Amino acid sequence: MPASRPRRPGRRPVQDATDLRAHLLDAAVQAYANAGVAASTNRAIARAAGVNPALVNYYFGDRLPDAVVEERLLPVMAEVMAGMGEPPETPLALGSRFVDAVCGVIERHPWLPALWIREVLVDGGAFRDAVFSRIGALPRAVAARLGDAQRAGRIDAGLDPRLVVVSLVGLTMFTAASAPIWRRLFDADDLDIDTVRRHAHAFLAHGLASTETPP
Amino acid sequence: MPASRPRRPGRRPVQDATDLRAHLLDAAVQAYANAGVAASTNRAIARAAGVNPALVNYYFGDRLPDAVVEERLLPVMAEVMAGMGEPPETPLALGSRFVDAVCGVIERHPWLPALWIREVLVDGGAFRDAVFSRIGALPRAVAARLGDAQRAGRIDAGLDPRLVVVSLVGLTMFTAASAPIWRRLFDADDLDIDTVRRHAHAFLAHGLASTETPP
Amino acid sequence: MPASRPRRPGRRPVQDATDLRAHLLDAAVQAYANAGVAASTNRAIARAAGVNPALVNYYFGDRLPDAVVEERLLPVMAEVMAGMGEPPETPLALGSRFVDAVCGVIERHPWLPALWIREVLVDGGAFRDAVFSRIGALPRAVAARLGDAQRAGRIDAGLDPRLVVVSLVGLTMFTAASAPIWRRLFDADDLDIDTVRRHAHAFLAHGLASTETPP
Amino acid sequence: MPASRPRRPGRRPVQDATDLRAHLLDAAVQAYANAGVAASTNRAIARAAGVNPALVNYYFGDRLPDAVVEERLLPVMAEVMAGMGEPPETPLALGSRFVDAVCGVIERHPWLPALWIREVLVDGGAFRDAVFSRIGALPRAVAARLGDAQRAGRIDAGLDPRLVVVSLVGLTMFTAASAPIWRRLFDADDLDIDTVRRHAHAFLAHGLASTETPP
DNA sequence: TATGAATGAGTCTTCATTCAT
DNA sequence: CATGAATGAAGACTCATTCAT
Repeated sequence: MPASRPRRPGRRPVQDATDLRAHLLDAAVQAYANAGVAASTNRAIARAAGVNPALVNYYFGDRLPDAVVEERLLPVMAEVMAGMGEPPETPLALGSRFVDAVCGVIERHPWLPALWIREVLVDGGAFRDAVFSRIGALPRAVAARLGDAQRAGRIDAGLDPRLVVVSLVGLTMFTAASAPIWRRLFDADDLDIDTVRRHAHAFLAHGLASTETPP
Repeated sequence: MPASRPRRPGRRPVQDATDLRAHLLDAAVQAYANAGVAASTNRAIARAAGVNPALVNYYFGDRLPDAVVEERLLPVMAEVMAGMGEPPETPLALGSRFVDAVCGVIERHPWLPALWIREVLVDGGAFRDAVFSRIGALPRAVAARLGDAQRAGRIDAGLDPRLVVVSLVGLTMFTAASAPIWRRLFDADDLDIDTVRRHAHAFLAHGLASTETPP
Repeated sequence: MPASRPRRPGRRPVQDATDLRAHLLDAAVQAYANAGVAASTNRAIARAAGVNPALVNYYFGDRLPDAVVEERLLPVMAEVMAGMGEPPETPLALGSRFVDAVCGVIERHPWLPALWIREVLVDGGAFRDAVFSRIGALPRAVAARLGDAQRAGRIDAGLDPRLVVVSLVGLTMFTAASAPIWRRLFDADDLDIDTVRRHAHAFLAHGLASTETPP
Repeated sequence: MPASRPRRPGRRPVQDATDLRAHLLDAAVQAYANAGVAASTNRAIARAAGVNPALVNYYFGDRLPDAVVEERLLPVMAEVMAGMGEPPETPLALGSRFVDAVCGVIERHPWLPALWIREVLVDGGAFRDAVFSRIGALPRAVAARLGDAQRAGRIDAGLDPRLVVVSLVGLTMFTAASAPIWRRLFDADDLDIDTVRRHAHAFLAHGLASTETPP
């Protein structure tokens, strides 16, 4: 259905045309991390990026979430994989390595934990399906290795090797994702990623086991 | 009356007028847990409950999330508090008690973990502010007690007493909330709440420490 | 995605609630006949009907064209069928009966011709598929009967029985649909449906054959 | 440059800059004939032509329909005029000549009938006003001549000379424009322009008059 | 000449909300 | 108490159009 008559839109020069796409993705990632995918309208993202809402459509159509997954989330998870390097032998070393890899990535990409927990791990997350098939390898490998260790009697029989992986994610991603509310609850500004890492290492090493030397 | 539009799918008879409010809250809780608060419209909740959208407005206006917090979430968290009973002495026993209390509640209210993680703990959750001021006591008490234990040298110095609380939530709530995706990833139907509890106990007891007896 | 805050829409009482659906269909039929389906926005139809654009969606969703076909177009075509009654024997009488039936319906439903020509008969029309399967019987029956007559040597061998049907539609529907421009072209206010009927009868009877009596 | 959006399907090389305008007009004519003017966006036309949407604007602005009328429709109608030659004397010969002229043009420009019927003749057509003042001569002349013949008693008194013109258009343009649906309805691939012409001649000669020789 | 980038406007759709019943 | 009717607001999407290149 044809429209009316003369308008004059044209172009408001934005800093650098080549960066605009990345700029929009940044805004989207930020919005998704702050409020969740479902609560983030293209409009709000455009406003945050300082552009016209139609531009978001122009660049991404209805594929903005997919683009965020492909171009932001997965590359960052690849960093985690890379950070694992040659996986160490002992379960504790393996877990510690995982903690270091994840915490390092979180430090570089502070938006990651909230996005990962809400949109990937928790049931109903928007990125579930898109991500699922792409990063099964790492957790499966870690779980398998831990299973071997357990069968060899090297970790407690009560542990579930698969849930060890989950616990590792809990000690890092989940802790980082929920850090703001704990900071507020404990009135503690010092709950940064280094604290998280340190705590995770200690937790992996002993759990809550008593450190008192038995008589 | 619009005849050609899709009618709603045959109203489920709601037993009793007094139950209607509870029925709506049930539907809301379910929807919030499944898809998140932001993605759950009152309309969809009404449809799921088999009632007119106007009715949701009539009962709750725009305060449905608040009502869910007050009448569903907080009572359930009170169960957790009750489940803690008289807190035990040793850190390990304290943690284990927490695990049991939370897992028991999860068993009775399977919608809890997803809701709690997404809408309370993760940054940007819809229930954050409403819940924050009502729930501080327990974690603060546990953290304080663990702090004492640490100062007494009874748990590892590398642990952060506050993050121990977070880790406990991670071992229970977060694990349960993300269980579906792990079930899918590990192709494991057996990852139920009992597995979670058992694993958590073992993890608290030893972490990933080696169980090999030194020669 | 939730909205802002307090509005106050409610209801502007429209003449009679039961009539509203019919009122909207009337407006839609009129708009479709005037400007074509593709050029008729729900907005424009709502404006013409004096209601909110959202109401059109409330009643019809994206099925407004279908509703117009089912509830306006097809019933009217049923009138044509009824008007055919027991089909007469001779081709000329059959054609004349068709002309009368169609002209009678056009007289009662002046919007019909434009709609029928543009949206049903001309290639690319919006109602093509919806209508096609529903009214094949009449033209096929008429064509068959004319074919019989032709094989019996009762109409000219040069005629195409199928195109006779088309010609009948041309003499009635098409003529009525294009009447406005001919009225303007010939500056003739008298080109009404009666003129069309009379002319069609005469044309069927003799074509453009000379009426001069051969010596 | 938006990479994740669907790119247009590989630009067809346009032989020569001077041809581009004609190429665009071709695409426009085709789209207008296929779907109607109102349903044909400049964007879709550009896509079909394999060029950038801005180019259509560059060449035609919002005057593309006007250009189609001026540069395609009117020249083709001029061919019809030319095809009429020196108009014959008798009404039947005049009508037959018109049929031949129009059918010849249709054969060379298959897009013509749909466009002419929908956008010129049927009420609300997009080309109405643009064409109206440019095409009056021929029909008026034919009608006048037929009026003379009628006053001289050489055609049936029941005919309307003006509507004879309309009937001629109906026997040719309208029949051709609606041919696809009749082909489908009668499952007849043989309904081509020659069939139309032959039928029209026969219809002009006798109408549906009986060919049986009275005893 | 021709294009990609960018925008304002318009359409459709859905939603929360209100009113009369 | 509960519902259907009706609306304004907002979101997604598409379009015509303009500007710089």
